[in-house]
Amino acid sequence: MIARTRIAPSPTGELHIGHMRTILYDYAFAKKYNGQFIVRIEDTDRNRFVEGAADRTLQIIKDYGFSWDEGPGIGGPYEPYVQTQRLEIYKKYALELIEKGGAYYCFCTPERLDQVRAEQQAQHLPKTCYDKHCRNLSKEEVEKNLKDGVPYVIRIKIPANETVVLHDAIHGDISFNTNDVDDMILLKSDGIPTYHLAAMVDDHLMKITHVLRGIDWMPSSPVHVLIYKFLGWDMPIIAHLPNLKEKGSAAKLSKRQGAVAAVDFLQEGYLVEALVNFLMFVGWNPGTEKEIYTLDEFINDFSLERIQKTDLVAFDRDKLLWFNGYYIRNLSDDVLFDKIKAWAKRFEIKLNFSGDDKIDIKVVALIKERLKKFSEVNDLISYFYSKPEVKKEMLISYTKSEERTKEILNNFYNTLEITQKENWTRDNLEKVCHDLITKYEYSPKEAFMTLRVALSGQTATPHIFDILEVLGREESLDRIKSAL
RNA sequence: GGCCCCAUCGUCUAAUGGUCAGGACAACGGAUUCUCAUUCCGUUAACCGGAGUUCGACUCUCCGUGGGGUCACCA
Repeated sequence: MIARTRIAPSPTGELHIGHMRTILYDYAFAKKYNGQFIVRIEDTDRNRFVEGAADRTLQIIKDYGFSWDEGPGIGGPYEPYVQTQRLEIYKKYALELIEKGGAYYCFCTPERLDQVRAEQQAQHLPKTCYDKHCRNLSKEEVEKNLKDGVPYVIRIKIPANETVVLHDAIHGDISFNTNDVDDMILLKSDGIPTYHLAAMVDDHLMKITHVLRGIDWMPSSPVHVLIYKFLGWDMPIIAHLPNLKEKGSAAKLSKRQGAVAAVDFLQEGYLVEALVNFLMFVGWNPGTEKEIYTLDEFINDFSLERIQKTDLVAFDRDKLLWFNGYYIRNLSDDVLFDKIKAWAKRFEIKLNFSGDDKIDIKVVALIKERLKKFSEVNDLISYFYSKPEVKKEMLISYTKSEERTKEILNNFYNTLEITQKENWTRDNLEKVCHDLITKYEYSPKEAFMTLRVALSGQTATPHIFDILEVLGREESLDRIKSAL
C-alpha cells in the first residue's frame, strides 16, 4: 500500500499544537507506507485571513522537524497547493454537482437566512437549518436570477430520509440519517468554496488516500460522503482523531495554562524531540510499555488502529515537562549549551551567561539535571554570575545561633584562603572541607547548608564543591566575607 | 434540545470473555552518609450505574447517567 496524506492548515492564526499532533500522525503514516505527505493551504476564509500566517505555519512545521513532499514552495504534480489559486476548479465541480442533481443555486440573502434561523429558534425547534427555500425555484426563475446578476451560493441537495454511512478507520461505521443533515453551502457568493467542497475536490484530485482530521468534523461527514457519491468518486479512508483538552478538566487548551500555539512551546524552551515524542502519545499508544520514541521508531510502530477512540485526550503539561527534562539530560553539555544559545537568539532572550564559553558550559553542566525547559535557565544560573542577595534568617537557620554561623563561615574562610589556586578543584575542595567539619565536629548539614546559603543565597543548588570550583577562589572568598 | 462520538488508578492510558486489572506522570516513603535535582528501589490508588448474554464479563447487548462534538456564505 502507498499512502498519501495531507495537512490543510488555514492561515487564520498561529498553528495550534493539536494541529501539529495531526501533522505528526499524517507524516508518520505517509512515511510508513512509502507515500507522500502533502501540505495544502486552505485559505478560503477571507474574513479571518491573517497576513503572514501561512508562512509562519510552514516555518513552524519545518521547525518541528517535518518536511512535505508536495506543497507550497516546492510544488508537485497537483499544484497549485493553495486553494484560492484553484477557484476555477471548485467552480467547475460545483456546476457539475448541480448538473448531476446533487446541488442547487440558492439566492437567499444573509438577512433572510438570519431571519429563518431566528424564527426556528423562537419556535424552539430541535435544530436550525436552511429551509430549502431555493430548492423549489423553477428553472426559469434560476435562469433569470443568474442573468440579472443576483448574488447566489451553491448548496448541496441532501436527499430525504436516507441512511449515509461513514467508514471511519478508528470508530468503525457511523451512520447518519439525511433528515438530520443541512443543505450546506458549497460555494459562497464570492465564488470561493467552503471547506466541504474544496477539501473533497482537492483530496480527490491530489489522490489523498487517508484523511486524518479532528473529531469535530465528524458531524459534517455525511455531507462529505454525499459529495463523493454524487461525483462518483471513491472516498479516501477517513480517521477522526480525538481533540485535545487541558489535563484534569474537559476544557480545551487554554493560554492561562500555558502554551497553545506550536510556536509558543518552542518559545518556552521545549526541545523538538521532546515535543514530538510527547505528541505521539496524545491520542495514540503502541500498546507496549515503550514510551521513549524517535521519529523513525514512531513511523515504524504507528497505526491507525491504535489511535484512541475517545473524543478528548488530555494534554498533560506535567508529562511534557518530564519528557523535556529527560531529553535535556540526555544531551551532551556542549550541545545543550548550543541549543540554549540558539533558542535565546531566535526568541531574542537575553541570557545571563558570562560569555566565557568554558565557564558557561560548566555551569550548564551543573544545572542540566535540574533544567526542565529553557525559559528557566536564567533563574537557575543567576547566582553563578552575580552576587546573590543573602537573607540573614536563611543564613543562620541551619545553626543554633548567629555566633555559630559566624564561626563556621570564618573557619571555611580561613581554610579556603590557604587553599591555593592550583588546588582549587572540586575534589580537593571536598577533601579540605570535610576535614574541616571533622576537626570542628560540625554536622555536615549545618556546615554545608550555611556555606551554600552564603555562596548562593539559596537552599537548593547543585553540590557545594561544584559551585566553589566554578566561582573560583577570589569570588568564593569574597562571598563568604560578604556573608560574614 | 436534535444528531453523532466517548466513558479504567488523582491524571493519561493498557487490556479485544478467564490477568493478583499492567505502565507512565503526579503524590508519598526509602537509598545515594549537605540541600534541590538526577538515578535506583518501593507504597498508595481505578473497571460510571442498572439489567441482560455467558460456566465466566473491564471486555458483548440494552437502558440510564455523565462528558464532548456539532447544528455559519469558519475551517
